Amino acid sequence: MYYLYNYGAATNVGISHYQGVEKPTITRNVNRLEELGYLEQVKGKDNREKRIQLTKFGITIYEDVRVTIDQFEQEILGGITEEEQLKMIRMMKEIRNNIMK
Amino acid sequence: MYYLYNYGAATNVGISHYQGVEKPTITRNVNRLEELGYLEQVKGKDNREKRIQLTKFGITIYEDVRVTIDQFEQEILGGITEEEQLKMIRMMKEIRNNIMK
DNA sequence: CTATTATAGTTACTCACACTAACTATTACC
DNA sequence: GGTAATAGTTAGTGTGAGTAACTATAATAG
Repeated sequence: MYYLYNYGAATNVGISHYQGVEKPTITRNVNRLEELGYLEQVKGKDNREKRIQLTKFGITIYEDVRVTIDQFEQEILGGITEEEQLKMIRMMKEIRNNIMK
Repeated sequence: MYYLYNYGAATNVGISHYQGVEKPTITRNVNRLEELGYLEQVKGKDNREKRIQLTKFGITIYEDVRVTIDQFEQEILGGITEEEQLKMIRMMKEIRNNIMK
């Protein structure tokens, strides 16, 4: 939902690349979120692919939950300066890069 | 195995507290490591409890794997100074404390 | 233009990890 | 000495994700 909210509609494959998981995982999760009314699937111009997007309801839910998550993040980051957070993010990216090669 | 290596023999409950998981999880994992010959169980003085410890073989395996893990850690931490690592550990501890309360 | 190959997505099956509830056996305590 | 607590196990369940095999559609080589 984060991805769809920030980058717009996407295909199953697109999401699975973004998430770094296999396609069946996305199929399952999308189905669940669709049943909850958060997502909808529309045909792409290529008849094989389906474009997945947030519904109005899904957008509302996402924005709601986003607030809660942001608050939580603020709480658990108490006592850690903005500068330190940025440094930590940079280190983690570096570690990820190191793992990738 | 890390725990047993560094702190000596322990009970199921002791390990589960250390790991922060439930007892059945430890039972399963200990059984698996025992089948592999890495652990052995001996009676404690309390007849309810079993003290779990590394076998000679288990110690060898642990030390072997330890080397590999240490090397791996060195690699993925390339480009990150000792000082930064310590800072990151401190931040993570702080985040954990924040989560706990 | 057709036959082969590639792509998007789904289905079925499986694995790993850990949890809860319920149980046995032993020990502690009032 | 009987109830409560503790150590460990067993059985059943849930979550998350992977692989293999499949359908359907599109792309491309001959």
